[in-house]
Amino acid sequence: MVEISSAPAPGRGRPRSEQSQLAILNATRQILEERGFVDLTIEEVALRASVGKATIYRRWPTKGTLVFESFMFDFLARQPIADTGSLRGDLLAALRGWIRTVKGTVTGRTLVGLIAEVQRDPELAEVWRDRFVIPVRTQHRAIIERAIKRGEIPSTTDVDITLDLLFGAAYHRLLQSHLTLSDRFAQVVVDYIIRGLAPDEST
Amino acid sequence: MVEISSAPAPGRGRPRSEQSQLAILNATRQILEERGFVDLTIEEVALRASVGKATIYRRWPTKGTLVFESFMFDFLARQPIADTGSLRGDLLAALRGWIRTVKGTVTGRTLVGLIAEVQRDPELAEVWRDRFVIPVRTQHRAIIERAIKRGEIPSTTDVDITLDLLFGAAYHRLLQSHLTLSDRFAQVVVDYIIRGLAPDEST
Amino acid sequence: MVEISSAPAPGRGRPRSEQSQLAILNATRQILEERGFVDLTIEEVALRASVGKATIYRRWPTKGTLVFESFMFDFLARQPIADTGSLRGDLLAALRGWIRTVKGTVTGRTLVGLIAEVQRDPELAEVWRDRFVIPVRTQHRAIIERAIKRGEIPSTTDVDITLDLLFGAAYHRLLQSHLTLSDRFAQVVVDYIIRGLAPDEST
Amino acid sequence: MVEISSAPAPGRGRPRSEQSQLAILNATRQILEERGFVDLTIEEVALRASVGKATIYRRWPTKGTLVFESFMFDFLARQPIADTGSLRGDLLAALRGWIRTVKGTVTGRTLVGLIAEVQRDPELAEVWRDRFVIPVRTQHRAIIERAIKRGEIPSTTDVDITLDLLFGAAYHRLLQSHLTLSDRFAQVVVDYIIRGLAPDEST
DNA sequence: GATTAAGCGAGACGGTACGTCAAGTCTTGTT
DNA sequence: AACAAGACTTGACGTACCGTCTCGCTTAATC
Repeated sequence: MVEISSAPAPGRGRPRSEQSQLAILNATRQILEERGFVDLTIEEVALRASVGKATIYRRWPTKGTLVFESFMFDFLARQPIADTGSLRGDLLAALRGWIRTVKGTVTGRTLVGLIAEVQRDPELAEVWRDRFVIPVRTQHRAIIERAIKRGEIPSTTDVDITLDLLFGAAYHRLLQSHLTLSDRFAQVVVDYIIRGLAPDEST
Repeated sequence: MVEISSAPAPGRGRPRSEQSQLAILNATRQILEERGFVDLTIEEVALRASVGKATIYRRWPTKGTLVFESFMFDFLARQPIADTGSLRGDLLAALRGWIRTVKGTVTGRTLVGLIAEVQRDPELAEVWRDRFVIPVRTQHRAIIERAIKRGEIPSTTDVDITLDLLFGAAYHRLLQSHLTLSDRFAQVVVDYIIRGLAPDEST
Repeated sequence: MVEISSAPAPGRGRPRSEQSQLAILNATRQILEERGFVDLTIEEVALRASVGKATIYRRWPTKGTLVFESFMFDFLARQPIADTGSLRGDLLAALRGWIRTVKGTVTGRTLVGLIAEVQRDPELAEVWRDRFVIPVRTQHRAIIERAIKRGEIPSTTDVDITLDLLFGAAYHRLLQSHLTLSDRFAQVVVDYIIRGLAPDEST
Repeated sequence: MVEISSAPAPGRGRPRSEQSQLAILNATRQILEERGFVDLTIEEVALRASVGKATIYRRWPTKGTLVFESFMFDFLARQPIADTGSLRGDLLAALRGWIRTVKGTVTGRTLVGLIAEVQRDPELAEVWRDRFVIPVRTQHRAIIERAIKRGEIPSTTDVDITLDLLFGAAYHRLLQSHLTLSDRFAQVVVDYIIRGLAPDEST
């Protein structure tokens, strides 16, 4: 569980109710499912969770951070780290896993909503980078680095751009929805990357 | 100029004031510059343009469509179509042109705001696809198709995925802002694509 | 028909359309029936009458004057002047006629609406006094004066106060609707007035 | 003070601010004085009282009910109950008191505005009857009933019609403003009533 | 027969206020 | 202290009509 809630008081006074915490997150998940990110209001979360609005604000400064926490749990649970032994296998597994998590799911719709929100709220953007982009990227980076270690690809490979190509294309289709995230898409993209990776293979 | 304003009646009644139209778009551009998409309100546009709110709503159903129209003018004006003779040259010109248009500019910030808005407003999403994504993509598609005609790349090339890789990576950096849109980025990406494009180079 | 419409031009130019005039008054009457004075808007009258708003404003400066004209026709048509030969008979006829015109009728509801409007619009108030209050009062005054001529009541009778008592009580019940305008009410009021009128009967 | 504000919750939640309540009523009174009922807007009351519009709407559903509460305080404060010992004295005191309260005063203009509003808003009409018409009438009814007890007038007297005559005439002049509410008017009206009351004087 | 002037239906115009909604904060009494 | 409840101020929303103003088009009376 990714913790965003601002640090609770040290010891004095009544401790924060874990029951409220759960009620809030459950209500959030429920509303996300029924209405989506845009139409979720703190007011309704409070109502459904039978919780005062202040109790929510005490933990999460904005709707974005609240939803982010709810999202992270679901997202991470669905992103198994595969080690297939080959770069192609690992990349394909990663991309396919991402597509499975995202395509036609509440998690996917929430991801889209969060990315939109991140553009509107600089504070959320920071959380987003620190707790989502960087950690997930670190995982994916490991795939490439393993391939370098295995000698599959040159050590001069630009890891960042490789990942931007792989997931950039995927996020592009998710956000512009001009074309679907088919499995063929995943395969062709990965093949493209693999080929593009080896500039001096024949040399 | 891309026209979104809901179609006015053919000849009957008082015609829509072109002066108001311009005043509204100018006010919009001004506020976008000063405050950005998120903090732009229809109310202020109306105030600055010395126009009734209804006059705005009569033409554009939402803030999104209004900003879109203002954005399109600026964006298209900055996207010159280059024909350098080589695929590499054309792709690089296109990507560099996009980066120049977008990096550190009001147009870029507005683009980000619009992409966010598109995720929240399904009606805007439609306009967005029909008037932005598809037209721009058609232009870029021409680059690839020229290369095919020239015999530079195989005719079996998947044009869509090629473009998704190229611009997907770029939009990814724009929206996640985890890394900058440097010129080196443009070069490496294009090289990647070029290499990836030619599966049967040796054949 | 009471004419309020501001005087039309003498001869030059296209004459005002009598058809439009009628269409407007009909639409007005219809809406008064369906929705009542408060919810009648010039906009809807124009729409229903298939007439430009300006065509209405050219004739009647306000909603009040328009409705007033429509009202007057109906009201006057239902106020027959009775001459029964006795003061009691005449007063009773007048009061009963008024109650019949007003109780549970569109005309009555419109009268109420107009009296309300008169309190809000000083210009309408003037029209109201000149074209409704004074003419109607003149008619009623004649009843009293006939009785004086017949020697039924002293010539020192305060006609105004007599009428204010008679109709004041009636309007009071109409506007406060605390009690109904029954026929018994009419009889008792008239009897009261008749008795009150003769201070020096025995002298 | 007549309370109209929709009933607040018993003890839970933050209690309604008495300070806001007073600020709203003061602003209302001020605007009534400066501009009158018609030109009073909730928007301006909110502005002057430094209060959100919602805070007003939470207490009073309409402009009518708000003004009503402000009016009642002033009106009741100026309606002293006199007991002069004679019916004539009591009626004259009541009528003169009413005229004094109403003639040329803000309270009078507000009363007129409210009566007009009552004709336009059925919900206000209910409040009006329950909190103004009936209570005031009950007071006046007491005058007549005292006279009956004293044996001054027969016990068969129709109290309602008596009051409708007395105040009906007065409201009539107030609303039609065809004639002034002079003191002579008050005297003649009362005399009329007194005479009319005693049908069997000679018996 | 051409010109002129006003009226016509339609509907856009700049305004104003509406009543609502949700934001994030604050104030109760209670735990 | 944190809690549920709910009031607080703020600010924008999108709507509805107001009364005025163009449009292009009749429809007479005047030249």
